[in-house]
Amino acid sequence: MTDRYHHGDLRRALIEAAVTALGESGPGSLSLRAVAKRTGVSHAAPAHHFGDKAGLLTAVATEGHERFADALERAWSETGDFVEVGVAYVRFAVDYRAYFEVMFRIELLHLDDPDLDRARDRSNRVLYAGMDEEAAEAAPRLAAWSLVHGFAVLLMAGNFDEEVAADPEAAVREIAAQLNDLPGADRGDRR
Amino acid sequence: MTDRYHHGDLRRALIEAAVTALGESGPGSLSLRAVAKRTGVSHAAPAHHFGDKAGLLTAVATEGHERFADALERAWSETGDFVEVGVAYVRFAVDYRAYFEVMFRIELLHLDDPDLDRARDRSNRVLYAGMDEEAAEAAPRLAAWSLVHGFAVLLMAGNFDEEVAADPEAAVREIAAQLNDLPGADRGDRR
DNA sequence: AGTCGCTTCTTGATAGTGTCAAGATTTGCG
DNA sequence: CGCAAATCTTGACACTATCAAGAAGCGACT
Repeated sequence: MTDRYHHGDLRRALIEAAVTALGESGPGSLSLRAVAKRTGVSHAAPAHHFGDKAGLLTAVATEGHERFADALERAWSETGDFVEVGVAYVRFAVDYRAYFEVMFRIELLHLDDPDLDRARDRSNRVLYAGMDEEAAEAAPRLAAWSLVHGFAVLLMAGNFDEEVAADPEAAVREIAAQLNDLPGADRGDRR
Repeated sequence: MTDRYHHGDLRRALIEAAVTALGESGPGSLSLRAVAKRTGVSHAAPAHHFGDKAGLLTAVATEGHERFADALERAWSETGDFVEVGVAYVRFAVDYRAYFEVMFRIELLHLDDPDLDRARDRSNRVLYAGMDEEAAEAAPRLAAWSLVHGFAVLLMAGNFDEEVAADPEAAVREIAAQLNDLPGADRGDRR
């Protein structure tokens, strides 16, 4: 299964190798050749499946958005609390750092890829699942998204002190409480 | 002045060339050799002043944080409104994109550089200038910073619709209004 | 004046990168 | 069985960062 000429599911294997490599060193120093070697194929094998480096990262980002949407969806359906969706947002960034680092680095991706487009759309929709569609105008959505995304990004870039970094989820709940018209869960029952 | 062996102030010139190059193509595709050629020196000249690529980017990030702190400081002293500091935050990200893109990409920088450290410290302090030191616990600070940083990052990554992207400053003011205990300016006079 | 030391910059080489073209191998289908 | 298409390899090219060694200018001290 491993040393045949045809790999079987090389595409899958390359994506997984890329993800583990990303987890070790980040997207900046990811090398197609290293991913190929890790998978046991020649240096040009990835090009056939993904076209170029951005193509591989696009595939990773697509898979990332799918997992991301799953995680957010799960959080919402399990708790019904919009804040917990935000917590899941940050938890994903921490637990699936390799994916998260790629998903929002658009200069590394093929934005015209239809699969990526679909996946991004879904995770976008899922994020807002808990909000009353008509009532909430744009501002609360933007605020909530910005808040949680900014927190995740700053956290991963090491901008917070140890206390916050030690228990990010608790910190998210605290800062989420700073939003006055918390969208989603029926207003008024909060606090 | 230009074609002497000793350039005069090559360090300055290289930083400026790097900034304009960053503005054209982003930090991922920045090449030391291209910066050198742009400045009219040999391909290895930058190494002498900055050690390596990360050294050059560190210098750019340092200068960026200084300009950043200046901008935030100016906004605070001119308006006395904490929201306007947030607006200045986003405006800086848009107007000085080249700097901003580098400042928070720690994997590209030498975090042990003392100059960078000082500059980061200052822009950090200035950001919180408008907050009552003792009264405000950590949460409002984190919330405000996360909110505005997340907005800036998502904006630059093209995650917002045209309406928001067309007038980001107005959007920042809207989402800032979603924070309930807006820190800084004496409470109560807001709205 | 002269020469020594130091900073500044250049030249050359090395190892690594992404991408492209051409060929080899395997599979599936008629 | 045989052929076409998909899959992967090999080889090459241009480009990159980084390092070592040398050249060029500057300043200071005798």
